[in-house]
Amino acid sequence: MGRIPRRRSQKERSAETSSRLMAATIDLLHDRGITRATTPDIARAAGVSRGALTHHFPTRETIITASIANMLHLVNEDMRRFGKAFAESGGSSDEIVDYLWKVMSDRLFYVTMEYLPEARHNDEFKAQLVPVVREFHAGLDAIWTELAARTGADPEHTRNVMNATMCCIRGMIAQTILRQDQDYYEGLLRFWKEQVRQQFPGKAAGTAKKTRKRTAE
Amino acid sequence: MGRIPRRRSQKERSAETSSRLMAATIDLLHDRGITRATTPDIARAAGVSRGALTHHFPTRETIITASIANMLHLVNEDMRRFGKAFAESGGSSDEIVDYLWKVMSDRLFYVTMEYLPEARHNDEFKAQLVPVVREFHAGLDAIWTELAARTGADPEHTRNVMNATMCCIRGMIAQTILRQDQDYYEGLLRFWKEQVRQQFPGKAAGTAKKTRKRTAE
DNA sequence: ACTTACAAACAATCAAGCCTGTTTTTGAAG
DNA sequence: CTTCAAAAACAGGCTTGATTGTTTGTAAGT
Repeated sequence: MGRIPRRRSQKERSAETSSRLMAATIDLLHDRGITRATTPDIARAAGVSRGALTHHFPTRETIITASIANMLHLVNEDMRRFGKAFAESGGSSDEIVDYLWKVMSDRLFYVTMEYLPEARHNDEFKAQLVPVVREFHAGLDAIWTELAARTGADPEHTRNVMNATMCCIRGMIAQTILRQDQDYYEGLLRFWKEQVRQQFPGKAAGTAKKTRKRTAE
Repeated sequence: MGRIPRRRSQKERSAETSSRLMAATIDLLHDRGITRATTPDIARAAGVSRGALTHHFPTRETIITASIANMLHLVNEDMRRFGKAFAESGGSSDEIVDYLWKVMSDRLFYVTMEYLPEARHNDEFKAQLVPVVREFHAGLDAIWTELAARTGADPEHTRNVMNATMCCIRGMIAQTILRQDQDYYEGLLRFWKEQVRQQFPGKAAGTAKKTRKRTAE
């Protein structure tokens, strides 16, 4: 029989609805793009009414910025976990590149490309995102710094290498939209790993006999 | 008194109007973004009526794709010219990086970021752009190949270095939208030039005593 | 009872495509 | 060289459709 769903507190209801709305927003941002992610669509995707949406997020911009902030927080946590695990297990730098590629190309940067143009033309929207992104980048920097400390590499040099890696991956992902060329990306990524490996002369070279792929798929 | 403007042929009128419309389209794509670049705005910016626009370009997509194709052709020509001049004068690889950064960050990649997301969600739009972009990339590849031939470097290696450079620049420009941090970009660019220089061991190292900044600003 | 969460209808806005006129150019006949 | 009808270039209004923010009404929790 239909069990009567336990009486939930307001906080629980509110938090769950918000979460579902934000998740649906990111899904739509990724799947249909920011212009097609309309408030009726978001509400429908989240399985709630548009009224519920407007109750939690008064304007469309509000829910989008909240969703982005939420997404970046989650990604940052995941990255921190990876960084910690990596430092402890002490793998090859290839694994870092593979991990970053995976995380970035699995929605993150596609979603980013949806809102960046809007941020460029909408000052209010931009103002809300700048601190969020700043925190994200600060989180990254902390991970790179810790990585440098663990591997004994120069911190600034490590930051440069990792930031360049991130930028390179961003540029590649941008290209994937209009350039379907698996060989191109694989070749470039292989080349890049080689470069990164040479930047961590001390330890990485030894551990990496090949590329023990575990994270990549 | 008002001189009667010389009687122009249909071809002249048509070509000029089209050009103005396409130029206005790119301007608006850059200045206000693809969603805000409405057909009334484009017509107004070009100084023609909306009727004229619909006469030359039946749909909004048509004028946008045409404008992008036109822009990429112009950029490709400019790059070819630079490549030729560079090969003849034989400068440092730093100059290549500076040039690419300048070209890409002077509207080109910002405009690109406007239409990439749309292409990701609009198959028809994408289908029209794929060949255009393919040609653009082919043009780039030709330039890299010629560069390798002139400097005596390995062609594939050169392509990898230059493609990585392009991707890195793309990623950096994407960041510029939400991360205002001149030092960060300058530092990263300096680091990158260093890397590139090391990839052209034969000639570049000599010419570049320091970094003769001329193009960057 | 009172506040919070949710539902759904409403009004104003605005862009895209279509369609109907008007002007300019063409080219061919007289 | 002039005339004139057809075609191309251009101007601007109209309709439809979709979206956002607002508002009013209802149910669930405190």
